[in-house]
Amino acid sequence: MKLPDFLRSYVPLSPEQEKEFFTCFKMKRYEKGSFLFKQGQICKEIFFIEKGFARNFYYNSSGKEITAWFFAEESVVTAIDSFYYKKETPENCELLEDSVVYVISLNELETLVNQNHDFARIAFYFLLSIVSQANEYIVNLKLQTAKDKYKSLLSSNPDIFQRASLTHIASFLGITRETLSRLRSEK
Amino acid sequence: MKLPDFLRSYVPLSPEQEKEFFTCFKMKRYEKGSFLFKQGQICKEIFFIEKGFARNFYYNSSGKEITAWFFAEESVVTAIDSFYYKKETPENCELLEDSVVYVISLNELETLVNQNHDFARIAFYFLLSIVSQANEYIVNLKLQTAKDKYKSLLSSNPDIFQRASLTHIASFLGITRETLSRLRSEK
DNA sequence: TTATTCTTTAGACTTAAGACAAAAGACTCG
DNA sequence: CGAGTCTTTTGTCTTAAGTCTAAAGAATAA
Repeated sequence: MKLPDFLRSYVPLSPEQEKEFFTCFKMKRYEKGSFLFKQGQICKEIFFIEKGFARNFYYNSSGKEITAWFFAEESVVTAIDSFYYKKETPENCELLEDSVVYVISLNELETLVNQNHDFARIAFYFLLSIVSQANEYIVNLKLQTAKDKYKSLLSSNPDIFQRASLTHIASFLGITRETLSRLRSEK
Repeated sequence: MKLPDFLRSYVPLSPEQEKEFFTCFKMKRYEKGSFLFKQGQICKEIFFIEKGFARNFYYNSSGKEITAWFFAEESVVTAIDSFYYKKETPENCELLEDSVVYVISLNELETLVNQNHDFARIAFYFLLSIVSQANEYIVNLKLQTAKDKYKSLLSSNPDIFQRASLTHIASFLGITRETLSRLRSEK
């Protein structure tokens, strides 16, 4: 039942509103190795991870997997471009653990935003936090050396190192797995 | 009068609403070389560029200026972190041309979002577009070589090369000005 | 117009991190 | 359990892009 807490963290809600919003989502269980969406699809849903761990990845021009982002508990996942531009997404979302996920269709979400002011406020504040995060990630990508990147991820998200493979982590950091392996061994 | 068009591009508005929103903004003129905000301030305003050109930059650990983003006509500028976390911004926003800017305080903007559903909807769709842009920028930073980055900027935003110095463009692309200069000369 | 300052280009050298190859560990499943 | 498949580590070699320096061009101001 983390979803109501998540919504309330952005905007205070009455118990009725909370229930109203909560019932718009469907609970689903996914097995490790399954996908929330795959490249080529027009992503029509948005996912809230109640329990589990996921990663978004896409393929670069030489066919190598690049991890775009990791999602742990209390994260929201979707293919934002696919939603915004109504185009096929290049991203895949793979569950790295058995997971419990709350799902709402993007149509329903849009309807909620357009018809319910409080939900629109939640969406606004949530997107602000996403923009903040993206901003920080960009600064790190641009300024940090491979070693800096490794160290900051280790201190800000140590759990990722328990839950994802080094290959995935390396491409998330924008470095090769060999480089990551060397950084880890050099203390 | 580009601001009303900008707002209407996200959500259709009645003429009254349009006027209501428009009157919340104050028009200001800035000279080339002046700043919309500087590092260390808690940014309290959000800016819409009607006419002109700006860049956001910050200093890296060795004191070098890093351009974070350029803003041309019909762009919205603010220090998002400063607003979201109520903390001092590390960013500077410098006007590279004489500019006409519409300003609203972040408090007023937040009030509008919280009290007016249509404005909240505009803010939601606007932030979605920003997240999409950030996403694309991240993919480019991670995958592209210096040459690729130069070429894609040249084809997607040729105007930037007319309006900003190569030094600023280089740090925006995350490369040195020497590298950019070499890329330009090699055909 | 001529200083003065800032921007861009060019040359030589260095280096961080990528590519490629292969061995060593760890998992998975029939 | 052992064969096969991933994942991680290690070694060597390469390269894209950075650093440092200086000269050439532009822009700005006196």
